[in-house]
Amino acid sequence: MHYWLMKSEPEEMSIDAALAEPKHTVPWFGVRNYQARNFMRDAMQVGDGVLFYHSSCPEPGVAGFARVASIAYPDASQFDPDSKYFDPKSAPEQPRWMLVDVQALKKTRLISLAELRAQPELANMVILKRGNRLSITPVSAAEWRCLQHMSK
DNA sequence: GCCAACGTTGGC
DNA sequence: GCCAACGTTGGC
Repeated sequence: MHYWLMKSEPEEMSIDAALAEPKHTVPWFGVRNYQARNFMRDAMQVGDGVLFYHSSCPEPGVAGFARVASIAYPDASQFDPDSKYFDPKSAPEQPRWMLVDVQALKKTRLISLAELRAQPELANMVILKRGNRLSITPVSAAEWRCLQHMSK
């Protein structure tokens, strides 16, 4: 059992939009960074906890809780020429980009970046590290518990 | 729109 | 394999 923080631009996929989907589940398409892909492909397991993070928006921060709902499988958007995530260098017989399904569980109050930074227990959170841009980052069990408390 | 930080590309 | 140039991310 692992925990993760996954960034999404709410204009593209918000916690509300995910909760509106059948089974509250969405394929986490569009990841085009090898490190983030490797987390999904190699480390994620069904049932892992996910902090649903809204980025590149007026109020960046943790917006809800979710869980990993599938093992990794090929991201279809890499083969779609009309998608902005199209990757002409990826071959169907050897897909370069993988994704997992994410099931939204609960919308929380918005826990802002500033609030995260103000928590001493979260000082080592990967997302708060200087210059971090990874869209998927591991979260420790202690950090996860801290967020659970903060969400109330 | 700015800019720091980091990833990727491609010539050599 | 090096590394400069370029592109992207994402908070502000």
